[in-house]
Amino acid sequence: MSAIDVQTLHPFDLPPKDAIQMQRWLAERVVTTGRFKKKLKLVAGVDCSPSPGGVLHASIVVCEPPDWDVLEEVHASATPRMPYIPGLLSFRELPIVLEAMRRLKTRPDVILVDGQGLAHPRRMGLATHLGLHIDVPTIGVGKSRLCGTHGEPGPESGEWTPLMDKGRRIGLVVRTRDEVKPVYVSVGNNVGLLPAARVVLATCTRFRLPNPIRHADRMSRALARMA
DNA sequence: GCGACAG
DNA sequence: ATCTTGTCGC
Repeated sequence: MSAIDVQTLHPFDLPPKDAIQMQRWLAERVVTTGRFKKKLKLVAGVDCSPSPGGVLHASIVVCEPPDWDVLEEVHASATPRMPYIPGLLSFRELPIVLEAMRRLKTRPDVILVDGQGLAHPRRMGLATHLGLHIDVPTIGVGKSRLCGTHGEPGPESGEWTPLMDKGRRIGLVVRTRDEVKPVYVSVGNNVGLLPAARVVLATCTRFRLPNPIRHADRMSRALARMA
């Protein structure tokens, strides 16, 4: 199943019951393996922010080492066709994220998404759904838990504990800096879980969240404030 | 039936 | 996502 096939054949504005069935169908197409043989050159971050009027603003930034500062940024804004429903976030945000993706000139090695990947009740978080539409590996980085259970990871940067759901390991709860609240890392598409966690840790140079996501968050928030 | 619930 | 006060630490 190619990325092109997936994007040609489904709409995003579906009744919840149909959206859930679509997720089950999509989940069978996910690839949960892959790693980076060469040193990473470009890592992108994605985030969306709502403006008071209800318009959603998506920002994608491409960052480069060693400090993971911004090399390129693109944006897209639109009124979402779906409300926010826990578990159906991607149907609301993905159309706008994909519009921003089309404006990207550079080609990142991997994309970090603000939200879950496989750490989702049907294994179809925003990062995974996005990953099925593009040829770039995606990783989910959630600031809070959607589903699954876990213990408390050790207090230091780099320590982690598995996120379990229905007997399966769906992600890792990762401490990205000393003494900060951990983040929820999960596979989006076309990458393994441990390589994913390594990318997240490598791009957290100073703060809890990876630089690409922090920059995307800052940019989308700024757009939302101006509108 | 009840609670939980990414952004 | 946003709203909101105080508190702690650099």
